Amino acid sequence: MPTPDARERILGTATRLFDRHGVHAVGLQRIIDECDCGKNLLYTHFASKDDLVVAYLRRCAAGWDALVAGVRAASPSPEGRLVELVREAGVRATEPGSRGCALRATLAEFPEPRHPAHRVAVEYLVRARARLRELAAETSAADPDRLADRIMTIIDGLYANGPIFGDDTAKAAVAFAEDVVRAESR
Amino acid sequence: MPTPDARERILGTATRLFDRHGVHAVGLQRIIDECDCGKNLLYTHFASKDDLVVAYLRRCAAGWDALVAGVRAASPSPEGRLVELVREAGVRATEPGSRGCALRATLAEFPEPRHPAHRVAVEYLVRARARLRELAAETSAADPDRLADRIMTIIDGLYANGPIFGDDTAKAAVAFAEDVVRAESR
DNA sequence: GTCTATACTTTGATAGAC
DNA sequence: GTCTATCAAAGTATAGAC
Repeated sequence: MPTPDARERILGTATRLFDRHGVHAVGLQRIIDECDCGKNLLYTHFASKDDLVVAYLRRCAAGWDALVAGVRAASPSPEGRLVELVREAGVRATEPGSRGCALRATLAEFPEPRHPAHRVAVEYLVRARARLRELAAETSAADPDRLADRIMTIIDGLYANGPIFGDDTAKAAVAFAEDVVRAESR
Repeated sequence: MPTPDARERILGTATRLFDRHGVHAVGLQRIIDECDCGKNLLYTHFASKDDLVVAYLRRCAAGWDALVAGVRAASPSPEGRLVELVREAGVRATEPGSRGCALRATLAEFPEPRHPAHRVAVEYLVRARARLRELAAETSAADPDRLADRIMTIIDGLYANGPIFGDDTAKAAVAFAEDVVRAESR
């Protein structure tokens, strides 16, 4: 019976490499090399590369959920939480070597709608929007869904442009989010 | 000397396939098959697949420039042009089988900064922002660059979410753009 | 008995030769 | 325009280390 520890180590290495270089650019051999594990071990934990990619996407989605939960715990004001989320997204989007949102990047790498990686990425993006709408429902906004969708648009734009245009994009996105929250709150 | 007609035919076929399935998923053989051209012909016009991808990106960028020029000619109001651009982006983003913005999708497929496809995509995205800022400079906005960047954010969010959430996203983006233009114009 | 290391097979890609 | 070289990838099997 294989140790669950190894699974985490493999998935951690895969996550790091996929995040930096993309899924297609990283072969299983490279993961095996950098992980110091045998090929058999990887294939006992993940039946195929697709399986590994799906696990990677689940981990990314869990990271987003954890971020939302953290913001919810740390920030008392419902309106402030939305802005804080944009700020946190900005930090991630402008890190050196960032490729933006991992879910969206993987979606672009697997355009076929029936591919497991594509389906899982879409599934988690739908869930991310639902999470945002939950947050927005706690504000005093007249149309919380609209507020949530606009914040999501800002985050997506940030993930798209942050890696290209840098820190200014992140600051501008936070200001944009503040203006939107203000406008929608009355 | 190769006929320029053939080059267009090859590039047209490549554009169609790359747009639908992504660059990595389309082999040169498939382009050759659907184009009814020999392998030699393709290699006389494009030295490598990378060359073909770069030409594809240039064509996408030219399409965007043409769209901006068309909106400029058709719509007299500088403010209205920005909204119209969002509307046109929405049409493209929600077409069946759309993968969003081709430049961004290709960027995700080629994450290495030194890769020609990556460099060209970034180059054209920088230019796209500059074009938007030119349009915004003609409005009465207090801070035209800020208005332009916010419209770009909305367009990017639309390209990201339109393929997933469909028509409603496009309508919401237009309304969002109208609100932003109104807010920035005073 | 679980893990490492490696050799092998198959497949599909770019690229070039004829 | 077909045919071939080369290479890298996924996946499988096998041999051996602790």
